[in-house]
Amino acid sequence: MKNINIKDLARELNLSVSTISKAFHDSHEISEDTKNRVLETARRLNYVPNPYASSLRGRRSKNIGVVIPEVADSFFSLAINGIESVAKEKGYHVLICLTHESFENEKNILKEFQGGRVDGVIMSVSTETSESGHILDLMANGLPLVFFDRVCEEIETAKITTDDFESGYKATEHLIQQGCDKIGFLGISKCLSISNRRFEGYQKALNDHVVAYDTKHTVSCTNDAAHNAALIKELLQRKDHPNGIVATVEKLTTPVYLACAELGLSIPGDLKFICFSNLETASILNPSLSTITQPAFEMGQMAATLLFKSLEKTSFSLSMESQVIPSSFIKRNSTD
Amino acid sequence: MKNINIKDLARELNLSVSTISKAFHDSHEISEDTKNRVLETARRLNYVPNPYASSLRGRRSKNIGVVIPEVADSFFSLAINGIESVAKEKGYHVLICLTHESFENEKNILKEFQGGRVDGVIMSVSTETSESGHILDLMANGLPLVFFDRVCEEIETAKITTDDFESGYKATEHLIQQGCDKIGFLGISKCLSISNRRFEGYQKALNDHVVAYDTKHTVSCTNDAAHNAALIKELLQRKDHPNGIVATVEKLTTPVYLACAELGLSIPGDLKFICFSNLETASILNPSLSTITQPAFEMGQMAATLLFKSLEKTSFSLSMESQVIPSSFIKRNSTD
DNA sequence: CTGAAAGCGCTAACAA
DNA sequence: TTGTTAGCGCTTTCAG
Repeated sequence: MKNINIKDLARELNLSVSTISKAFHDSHEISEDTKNRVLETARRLNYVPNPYASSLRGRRSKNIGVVIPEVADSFFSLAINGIESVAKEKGYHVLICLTHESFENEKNILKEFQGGRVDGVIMSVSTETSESGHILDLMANGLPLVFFDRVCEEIETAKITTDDFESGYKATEHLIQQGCDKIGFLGISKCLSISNRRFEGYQKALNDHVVAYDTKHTVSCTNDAAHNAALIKELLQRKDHPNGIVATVEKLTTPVYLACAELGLSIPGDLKFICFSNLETASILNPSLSTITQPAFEMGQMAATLLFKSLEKTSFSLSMESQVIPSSFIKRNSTD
Repeated sequence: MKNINIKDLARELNLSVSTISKAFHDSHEISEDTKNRVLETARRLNYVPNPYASSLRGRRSKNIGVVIPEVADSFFSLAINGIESVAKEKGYHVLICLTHESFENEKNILKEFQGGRVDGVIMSVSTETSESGHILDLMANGLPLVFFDRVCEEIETAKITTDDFESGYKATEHLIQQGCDKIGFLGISKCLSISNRRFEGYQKALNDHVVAYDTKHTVSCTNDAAHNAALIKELLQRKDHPNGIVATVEKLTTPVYLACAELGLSIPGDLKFICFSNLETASILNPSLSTITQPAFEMGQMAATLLFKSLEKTSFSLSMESQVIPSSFIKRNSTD
């Protein structure tokens, strides 16, 4: 019932606690024989060291914090898997904290982290995040931080992103090549780097190909699904609705498909649609969905790898390590 | 840079550490005036209490562990949101640990938890989990545990499940009513309660409606996606392949659709398909997918609520609190 | 090779 | 109302 601690173990073995501790850390100061006895008895008594006591003493929590907007999202859940795969190898735990796209939540989480709960942070900012004081505070406290996907551009640290501008460009160009001349853009939040870069790529493509840009075809979506659905429906209901759409995030897929169904618009007949997405079901949608797909797992891995490098040697400067990884464009039937 | 601690704060304010501590916990022993001064200075100096020191001293980590097979799954990610929503309210953190369906991982995670990292555990067992010694060890250590969805039936504690038998029955009966007479079943792991209950429902429905049961139409899927795809393809390639399929988990959807596409089978023409699934995209698949959908968010909420009840008063007996919540059957085009 | 003891940051019983 | 102090379980000098 009561948790057995290092002292109990020491008493049981007639050894001192320091010997136990060293044996557990495989110190060279301890004889093989004693090590074995310790390990054996530990197993028998079911002794597990208290991680908080170690943290307190050693000033390392062996935890990294992962701050993301949402977990019910293919991109983020795959990224978590990537992060976790390297954390596990390093003997670290991953504390996943969800902002649910709220700046308030994000601030509170980072604040809490400054108490020493984690040794480093990997994060993707919320849609509401337009200033970065809370992040600077965290870093000023000595906590290394790596951004992935949704970064704060003005902060000097490692950023793992994809080629958002190019992908936005490519997606738009593809629609143009497929014959669209009224192309809409579904963004999320004007503060968000990824949304803005993708938008710039979109605009550049329109410009390069001399396709008209219509402000009314740009929709800024929010965190409110019902609201987004209404906005999308409204856009597609207009007399001169777009005949092509680029959407910046996975969660906009279903509302677009449903709005089309409701309004009797056919994809790709009346509307060609391409979405930034890691949905596994993209290929079996009706119609199958053309996507820009990010290497989510790998991004998580890279972010974690960098974070651990900086954890391992403080001389390592994260600010020199940003990486831009290409996304892949996958043509399917929604843009035929 | 250096983290400021309670002692620094005390020195700054010319107060004792205990006064600070009490002020922070809004103790009635401290004057309003002092409280304000403390809080004010804490904010100014950016003081955040070290949670590990509190844990160590107070023997409560204020963390709960969530052990699940996978996070890249709609059901589990929604459940996490449910759990998190109540944990947050209680001032607790959620430590999400992934087994990736490995028994070995599951054992290691639970073992680690016994060091005091968490105050309680919410879990859904892996497909490989056929014995429960590791779970009993955990509970013997005084840690309350609540199962959700994938339970160990032999363990006496709260279990939040859905009506798996009835859902399996209903899904199968629906296929029969739609004219299927050769119905296949895609399970996962023979050790898993949910898979087995759903299978029993399936068998009972076949029996009640005098439809033949063919062992060769039951496939036991694994954690290896490529292998599953091969098994499914093989099943559908047979001369007397099933004309209806019940699948027990979300991740089997894509392989079934792709196998049909590859083999030139039409859904629902040649094969009617229904799946246990929380996929948001179910309604926009080609064809839209009939599902048994579990109340994932609510299940997470309930599991967490029960866990906190037992954390709040030890007299509370989890073993009396199991709940079976109905899933919903949603008819769509894949079983027309 | 092993042990004694200080102390990580905090809480809470007890004193003042 | 505020202060003193003894630990929580562990690591880590430093001594033996």
